[in-house]
Amino acid sequence: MTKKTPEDAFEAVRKVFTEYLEKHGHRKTPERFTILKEIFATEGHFDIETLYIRMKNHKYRVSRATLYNTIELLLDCGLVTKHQFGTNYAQFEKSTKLRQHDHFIFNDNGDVIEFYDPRIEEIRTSLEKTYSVEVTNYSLTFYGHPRTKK
Amino acid sequence: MTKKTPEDAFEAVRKVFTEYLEKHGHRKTPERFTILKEIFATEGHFDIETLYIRMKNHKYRVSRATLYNTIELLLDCGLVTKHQFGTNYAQFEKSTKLRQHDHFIFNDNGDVIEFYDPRIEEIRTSLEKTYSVEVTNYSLTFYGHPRTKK
DNA sequence: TTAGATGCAAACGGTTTGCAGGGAA
DNA sequence: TTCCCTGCAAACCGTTTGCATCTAA
Repeated sequence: MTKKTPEDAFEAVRKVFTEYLEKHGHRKTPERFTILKEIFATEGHFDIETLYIRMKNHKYRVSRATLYNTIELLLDCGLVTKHQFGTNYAQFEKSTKLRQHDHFIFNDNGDVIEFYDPRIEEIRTSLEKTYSVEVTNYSLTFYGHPRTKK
Repeated sequence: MTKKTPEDAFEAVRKVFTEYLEKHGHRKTPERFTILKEIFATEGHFDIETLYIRMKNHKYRVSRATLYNTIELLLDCGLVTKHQFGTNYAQFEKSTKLRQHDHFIFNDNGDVIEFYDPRIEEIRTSLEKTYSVEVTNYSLTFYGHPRTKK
């Protein structure tokens, strides 16, 4: 068994997007794949403006409208996750489905810690049972600061 | 022991706000108390625009600027809670501190179920221990739809 | 008396929309 | 060739800011 290279991983992602586009009758434009690539080369969270600047710096000709449009598609096919950390602009994150996690945000500078606690699944399950609903997604975010020394 | 009337309850709230204003050297203007009263007469969630319209309908002369300003104070003294349910406008809710709860949002119409699961406190505690942080507040929201029948 | 609050309207900034031109199918 | 997609810029809309006026202290 051979180890997967990052290139292999991105190929898998590209394939997911391609199949999604085909299934929904959307065109496979070069812009869409360029944006996908740029996002998957990004670690951590980003917002549209940051992505726009980064692509401009990389000499890509792209418009914000296309970024919003494409992000919408990527959200729909589950390759990207959207967060609204209490600000009035959205932040996004590539979602590899490999590592489900939630967030702790530092109040002062917006830094992010990612964590995972399986008990969230228990809460989800009992919620679904109690109210006869089906959860499609959720958001758990803690806010705070470093523990102060006594 | 006599039962508390809603009026008593609001008096307690008014007192919290009054003391907060005094402590921080803010003026006790009639506008601020009118807004407080209007908010505590509101069930469920609301946004600034809705509150503004409601107060206009009640023939109050108030500006959006003052609403934003006052909400900020109410958030600071813990009488109101802010939510950002994935939309780009904020929603608020009076917080009585009597019933801590989280939310389930119906994807199609934005309806809200409030629930409480104590396991969230366990998650919070282990997060604080693991990362040496102190949680000041958090947001847990599930999104979904009614369970489909088989 | 005076510094903080208010109402109004303009500014701000992230997101959405309209439209002419371009390119995937 | 068709019509979906793109880039650009204007519009949109929730929120913030500037300023003249008012008022709680």
